[in-house]
Amino acid sequence: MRLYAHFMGMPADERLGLDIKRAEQALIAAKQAAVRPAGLTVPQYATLLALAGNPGISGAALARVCLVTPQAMTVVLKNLEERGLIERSPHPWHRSVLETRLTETGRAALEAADERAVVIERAIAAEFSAEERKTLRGLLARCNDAIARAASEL
Amino acid sequence: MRLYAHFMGMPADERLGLDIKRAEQALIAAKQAAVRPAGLTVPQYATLLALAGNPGISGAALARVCLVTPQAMTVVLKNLEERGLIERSPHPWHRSVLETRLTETGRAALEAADERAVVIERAIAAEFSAEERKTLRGLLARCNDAIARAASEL
DNA sequence: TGATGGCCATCAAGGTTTTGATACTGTGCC
DNA sequence: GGCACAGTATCAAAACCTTGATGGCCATCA
Repeated sequence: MRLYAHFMGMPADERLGLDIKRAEQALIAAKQAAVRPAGLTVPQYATLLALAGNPGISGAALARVCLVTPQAMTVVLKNLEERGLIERSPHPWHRSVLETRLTETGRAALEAADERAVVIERAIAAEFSAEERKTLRGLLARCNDAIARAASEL
Repeated sequence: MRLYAHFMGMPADERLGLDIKRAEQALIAAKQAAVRPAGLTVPQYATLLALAGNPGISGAALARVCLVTPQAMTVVLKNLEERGLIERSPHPWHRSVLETRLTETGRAALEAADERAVVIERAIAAEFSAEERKTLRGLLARCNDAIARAASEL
């Protein structure tokens, strides 16, 4: 079956975006399967991972690190807090910011999840030589730049 | 600010998944900005594009083409139908399947959206030489394979 | 001191996605 | 004919994400 039509502006098999999307789709599906046994979703795992490296960070800053909106992060944090994986307390000086930290339970969940998630990352890394990894990262970075340029001139 | 900790199993700057995720994030953000003026979301745009190439396809088949679950596609189709961009009618033989087709309005919306979305794809294509495009697709495909292998052995 | 701007948190509404479960229909096999 | 199987559609619950809008807090500057 033909996936996409050619009547539109560009033939489907020349759209590199599809290749990137496919790779990311496979990646997120694999990670989901990896972190699920630890009782976490992918966004929750990403949040805990970022939190482990930045204790006491604010929700908005955490959102920037995880590349989501502050509102989206709020929901994730609320779920994590209800389950006791994180704890939030008002910042001593700036009362408007809530400091967020991992609990022991949260760190344990993160470690269980990361142990399995890292298998995926190792598999990707093992597929390529050091030279190829460098090439892939370089190409993806240029891709990023091109997209950003195009979007800003839209 | 350090994005991710190293206490976990693998340093963050060796995780190629992050590069892929970043590229896809930039891509989807750019496409969102592109199709928004046409009154479409990215999933809606993807659905209409697939529909243009496969008139009369069933909802479940459409879901497979767009790499989403049938349930997710149902919601998208319901929104599109309520706005008159598509129409669904029972299949003459198989009464359980609903044939879906673009309406004239839908085709117009798709063309308006694609005109802008294709700018992004062209920008990506223009960033690379033919050789580089081939390399990038090859690396992403191998990445895909590695992920699939790792996920199946999880 | 008072005003402006920036950062933070939050409410609200709409859209997308996932998992799980149910039901109907047509096909192929016994 | 009867039965299991595959494909399709759909309901329900939970989670995530987005845009838009609001209110509180702090620092800077006039």
